[in-house]
Amino acid sequence: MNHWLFKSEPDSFSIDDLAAAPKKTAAWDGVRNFQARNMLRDSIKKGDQGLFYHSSCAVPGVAGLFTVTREGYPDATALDPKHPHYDAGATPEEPRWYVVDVKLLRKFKRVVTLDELRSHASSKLANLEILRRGNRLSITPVSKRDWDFILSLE
DNA sequence: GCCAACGTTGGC
DNA sequence: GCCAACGTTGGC
Repeated sequence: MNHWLFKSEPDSFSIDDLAAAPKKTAAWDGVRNFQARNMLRDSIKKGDQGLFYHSSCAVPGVAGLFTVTREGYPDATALDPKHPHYDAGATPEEPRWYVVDVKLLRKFKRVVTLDELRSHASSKLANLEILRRGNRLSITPVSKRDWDFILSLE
């Protein structure tokens, strides 16, 4: 089983939105970056677990955990001309963009903030991608060691 | 709202 | 294939 970190702006989709979804499960749609797309399509497997990270908000940080319940399949929002994430370059034959389904495992009792993560950037979390300067990738792998450490911070 | 960082696009 | 222009991300 592998571990990941998924970023979302809580104004668009927060951990509470996932908690309120049917079966606490939702498709992680709207990813429009090829590197992240490749991970959704090829690398992320059923049973993998992820950190749900809130970005571009008052308190950026990890808000909880999810598990992957369905592996990569085409992102329907890219094929819907009325959808804000529509991409004219995507077709049913060549869908271009992919999603996985995620199910909420647990919302943290409190957000483990970016500040806290960063305070360990030169020691325990030296390899955590999200702490790398200028990192903008919305989906990144997390090592088991970093995963365990971040959970211990809650 | 600002701005650094970085991905994508398009002209050549 | 290069690279400048442009758009987006995301923290502050």
